Amino acid sequence: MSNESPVETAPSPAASGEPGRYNPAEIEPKWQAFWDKDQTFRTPDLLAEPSRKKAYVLDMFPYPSGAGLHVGHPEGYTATDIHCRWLRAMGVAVLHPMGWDAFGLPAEQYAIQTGTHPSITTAKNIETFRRQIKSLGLSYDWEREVDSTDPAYVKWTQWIFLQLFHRGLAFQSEMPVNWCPALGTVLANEEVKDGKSERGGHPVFRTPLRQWMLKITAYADRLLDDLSEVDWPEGTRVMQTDWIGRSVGAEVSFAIEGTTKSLEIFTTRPDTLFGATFMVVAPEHPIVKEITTVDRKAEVDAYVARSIHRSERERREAKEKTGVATGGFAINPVNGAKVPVWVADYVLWGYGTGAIMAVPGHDERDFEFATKFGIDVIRVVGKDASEKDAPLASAFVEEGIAVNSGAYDGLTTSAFKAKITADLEARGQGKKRVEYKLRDWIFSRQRYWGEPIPVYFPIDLDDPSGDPRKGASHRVRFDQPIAVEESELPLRLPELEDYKPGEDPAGPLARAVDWRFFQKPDANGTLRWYARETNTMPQWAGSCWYYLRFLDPKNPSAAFDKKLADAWLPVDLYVGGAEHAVLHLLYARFWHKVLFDAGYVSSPEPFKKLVHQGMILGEVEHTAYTDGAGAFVSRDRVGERVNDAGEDEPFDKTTQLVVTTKKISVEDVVKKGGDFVLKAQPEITIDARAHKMSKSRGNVVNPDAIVKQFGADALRLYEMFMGPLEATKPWSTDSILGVRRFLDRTYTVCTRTPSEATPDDALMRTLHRTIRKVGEDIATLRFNTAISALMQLVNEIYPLANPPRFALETLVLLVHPFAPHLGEELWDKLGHGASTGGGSVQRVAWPSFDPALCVDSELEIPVQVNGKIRGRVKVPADASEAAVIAAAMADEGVKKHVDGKPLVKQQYVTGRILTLVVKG
RNA sequence: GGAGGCGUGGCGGAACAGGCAUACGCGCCGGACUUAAAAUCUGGUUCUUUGUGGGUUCGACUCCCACCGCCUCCA
Repeated sequence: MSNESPVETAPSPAASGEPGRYNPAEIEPKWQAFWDKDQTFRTPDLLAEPSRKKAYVLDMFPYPSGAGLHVGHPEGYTATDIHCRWLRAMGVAVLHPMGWDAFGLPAEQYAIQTGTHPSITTAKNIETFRRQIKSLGLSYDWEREVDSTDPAYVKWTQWIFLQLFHRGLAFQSEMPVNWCPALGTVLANEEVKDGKSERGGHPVFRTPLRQWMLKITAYADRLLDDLSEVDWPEGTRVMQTDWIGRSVGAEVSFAIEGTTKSLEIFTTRPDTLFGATFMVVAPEHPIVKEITTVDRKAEVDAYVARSIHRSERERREAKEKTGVATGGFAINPVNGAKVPVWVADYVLWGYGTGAIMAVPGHDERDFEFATKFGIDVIRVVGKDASEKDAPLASAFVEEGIAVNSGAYDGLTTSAFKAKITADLEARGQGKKRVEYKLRDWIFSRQRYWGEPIPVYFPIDLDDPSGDPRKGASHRVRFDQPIAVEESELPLRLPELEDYKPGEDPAGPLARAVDWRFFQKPDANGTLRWYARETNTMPQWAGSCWYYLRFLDPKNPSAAFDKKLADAWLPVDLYVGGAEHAVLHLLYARFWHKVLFDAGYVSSPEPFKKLVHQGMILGEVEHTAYTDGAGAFVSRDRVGERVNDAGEDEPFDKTTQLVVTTKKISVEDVVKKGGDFVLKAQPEITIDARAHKMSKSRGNVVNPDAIVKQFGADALRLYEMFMGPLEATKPWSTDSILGVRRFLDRTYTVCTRTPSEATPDDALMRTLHRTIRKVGEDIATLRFNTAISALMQLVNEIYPLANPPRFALETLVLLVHPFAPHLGEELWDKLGHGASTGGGSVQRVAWPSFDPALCVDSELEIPVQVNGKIRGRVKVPADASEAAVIAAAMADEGVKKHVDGKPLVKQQYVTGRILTLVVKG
């Protein structure tokens, strides 16, 4: 750990360790042990109480990395924990489980480096995570813990895969992927730069490789439509909508000049057909070979070869459009115009038909291309008919009125689209088509540490008596996949010496020949050789259905019992990071819908309410910039650019020279206007902001250290008090002292000798209001304001030498979801807990409030005259408007501004404010 | 470039079906306790103002328009 860590230097609360004072180090382990023994958080049997209200509250299960928990984990986990403890106190049956998403690359890479089997690394990391999570006092039902790498879990992941396979939703396809032979692996688009691997700079090829695919596109419409059923953040719904990218358009057929062939294109703007001045096909399009004229062949071949090295992402992002003419021509079906066919890699083979009609007048990319290559631009849409011949300085992409479009002139864009689509269809030259940006899901990985795909293939042996394990020449019949029998699941991973992906794109499992090849009698009883699939599943697989296994985690004969699924689903509250807004949540929804169609679940959507916890940044840092000579450079003169090494680098915008950053201590900084400046040199502005926690920056806060120094309850409370759950918030170790102080004060006041008297009216009102406020805030996940209300309550009770017992007990009941160890300890000390034969405070009903006791009998109403507060009057809570006005008129301050002037308007907002408007 | 979100004291943040701006906490300043300090207790502190400029309204942090700045995601 960095020696700059604030955790090391912050003063420790001296009260810790003194007898009779709040000492989390002592009480926290005690109550954690109690909960384990007491089974306090065991999930109730909902099937035995079918009418009981239920809540399935789920955290995204973590990947147990070697680095251990970071402070972002407890944020979401504490939020759901508080919510669950409150629900249980309200009598709701709660399911709140935790588990491990444990397949993944780091364990495999560690295995490659050290030879340690990933299962060993994984088990060790899970151990650490479990210990850390338990130290936070989170109320999980640990009986339901699942581990996605456990063969008992993998069995059912594979089983679900087979459900997809049997329904035709899992299939093999030759997909172009980024294959890097030097690294022996397929790379994601993000890992490829300029045709080279980002790590190592090895050449990468766009190669068609046999891949398992899942037909998520078959569910595109339902995945889109059902988004309206869920209570999710708007941003996440928009992201999924955009990801699915449904667009309605037309498929149009262009005849190829001089042949009987035609070129099919997809367009969302069939209304611009008259403006098509050229066609573009993707380099992969088979028609390229047929259409290219002899004189163009060399250039086209070279272009196509070059394109293969570029990733799809690069092709889409390319600033400069490239392309070559094939020499061939197509015929525009609406006007018979002869248009040249080009090949260019900004058209993607995977989307639509891999060919477009280019309308430079009304599409930006086409405009750019046409401008570069000197192709005609024709206007066919205008704001109105008068723009018929208005020149186009750039593409006009908006909707409008058709011009230069023959009989269609004057139609609006939408009317034109409908009419021409119908007309084309009638003439057999086109049809309506719905296209999605969503692609089928590439489901295979050439990796070791994943679920084996439970499929095998027959083998054709050149010598029927040969043994493929010994290298006998053979062909695997990938076209005849056979599902592994359900009774043979789980299909386990073989033991390997070497986990490295090899030059063979089949992946490391291909080297386990004794595992891969096996014999089995066919229908006639003759032994035949088979080969197992050697690709594994991606990391998403296990997380696609873990919320279902939690329902019935130990079931040996089914993934889960349908009765349990019907009772508990959907998940009522799902909390996790926004980084999973698209992929995980889309994949899980897809599998859920497949299981719905297969009759295993009855809810169409898995997650009803979704919340993303915000990111926790490091402590705010003050940074100044210095030039080569060490002189300060003002912040506003500094820009950021990317250097040759591809890193961001700050530079002086006036001199263009690189500047370096320098950390400044808070004491040397002062605020001036809207900026922070150096105290010694106020003309130098500096940066004051919080950065993402990262090892390299050295600003990572370790939850273990916080628990050790302040206690788990203080960490929990602090993370909830920082601000709204969804907001990005900077860490501040200083501020933990504030919540720790609150816990100390709560402990102190609750361990005084209570009085048995009824609280006075004012305290009673505060108590009832706090019960209402805290309950409402926990229900809506606004924990920061709930804690604030609890602080106010403690501040009010604190001066009392002998606080009323009712006040103390109410306080403890309200505090316990936030600070559960302290809650149990104080409940015990108040004479109700385990040590006196009572039970957990969790089993005590949530206090109720009387709305009548929440209101003041007398209110102080501010009086506003012409927009300014001129006085305050005390009136009974139920005073009428007339009574309040009468009281206001008697007020000196108000009278001064109203006397002698005609009252134009009055408005009494009950209990809030009285507004008077006078003339003159 | 596109989508979503956010700008409130020295700092984190409250308040928004339009109605007392700055609750609660941190920090800072003072007092009590102490030989002293820490801890604790206790009082005070945010100064005309809700990024800027317009609009709607009796009334705008809250609604509308434009601009500036920041963040996240996608490209």
